[in-house]
Amino acid sequence: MPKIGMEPLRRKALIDAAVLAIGERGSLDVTMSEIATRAGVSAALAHHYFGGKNDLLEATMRHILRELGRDSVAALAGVSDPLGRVSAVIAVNFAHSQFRRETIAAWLAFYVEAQRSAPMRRLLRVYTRRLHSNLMSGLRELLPEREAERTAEGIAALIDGLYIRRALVDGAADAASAVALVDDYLETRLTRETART
Amino acid sequence: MPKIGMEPLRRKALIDAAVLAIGERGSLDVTMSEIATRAGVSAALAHHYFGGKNDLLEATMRHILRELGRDSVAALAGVSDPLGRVSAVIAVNFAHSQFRRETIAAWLAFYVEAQRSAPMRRLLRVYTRRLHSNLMSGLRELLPEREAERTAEGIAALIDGLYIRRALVDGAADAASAVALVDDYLETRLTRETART
DNA sequence: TATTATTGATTGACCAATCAATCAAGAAAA
DNA sequence: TTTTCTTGATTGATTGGTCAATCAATAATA
Repeated sequence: MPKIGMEPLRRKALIDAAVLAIGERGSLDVTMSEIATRAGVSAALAHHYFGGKNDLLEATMRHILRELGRDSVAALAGVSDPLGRVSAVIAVNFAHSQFRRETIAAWLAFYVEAQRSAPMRRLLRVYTRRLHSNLMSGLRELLPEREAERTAEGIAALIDGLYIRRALVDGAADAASAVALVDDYLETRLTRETART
Repeated sequence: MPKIGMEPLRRKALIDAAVLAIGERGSLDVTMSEIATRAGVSAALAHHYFGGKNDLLEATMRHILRELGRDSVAALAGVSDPLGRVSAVIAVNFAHSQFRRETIAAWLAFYVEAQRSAPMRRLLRVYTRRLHSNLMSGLRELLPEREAERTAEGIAALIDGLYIRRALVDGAADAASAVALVDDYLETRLTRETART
């Protein structure tokens, strides 16, 4: 059976299985057996490739973040006008893929882990910085530095808050209205600034 | 040892102990023994009074929500001018008590549970509605209905988003700057509206 | 080519630890 | 005595992790 280079295949299968399991349980409270069985291998093999449960879960989180990163660069590619860039960033964070059960579960579990796990907190900071940077790439050309920073902070918070509310409280995730609200916020900040001159 | 009416005392002690344990673990992943020991009783007694682990945790969440409710009415009491009411609501949600380790842990665990537990989701909706209602109590007199609703939604999302960011990402929870940002949002919405007439 | 290491891949069986829940029985109060 | 209160002991189930052993393919050797 052992062909060549099983490792990358198995790692991917295990991470995919972990994402599925997390999405189903709604938290990181999943067993190695469940993940391994889902990936079609034994629990022992999961340990063999990842060392321990924590390492597997950490790799899984990293994988999810990487996906969001890919989506972000894709959304920004080719959009050169500043306002379009900001809108693109907002849209990506409310994209369909972000409202899958697994993604929501992973994000919430992510927050929980970040409280006590330094590596997870580092990962969370990566997301934060990237979002900020992406927003600033457009805002910098629309507002003075100080004002741009503040607007980026507001938009980022608005995104996080609306995401949780749409994902948990409101029924069907109404991404459109969320995007509209954030866009409205952006527009207001812009008009206020130009009116000030 | 058994005096009269031990039940309310034990319930309170157990809930308090649960809050502490949750705050320490950072999640609902706490054992009945740990909670019971902390409360100075046996694990069996915790089962006797609450039935099961789930019931105890649910009661604990309800208790935390009730605390925030009390703080809110206290903050609103006596404040009659509309703008002051809105500001008061904003301030309460960033009050010192909300940034205690236990409170943060409870809220995040709350979100996680709300994904799969209908009772928890109901509790979350209680919080949402109350916040909305409290905000509207001031906004209604400052803006036309539609605009007030929208502003309340924005403020609420901003509060939730900033709360998580201040609690998890940024270092020391900088409540002051968060309040300033939300207040700024409110002010902008108001001036925009009056300028429109 | 045939034979013999060598290595990566994989697993079943097992272990020690942990936990929620139950229960029978003891201690104290009414 | 009856009721309320309380616990220690126990159980049944689960879990993360370890380990020795197997299997398949490849490389080396004769």
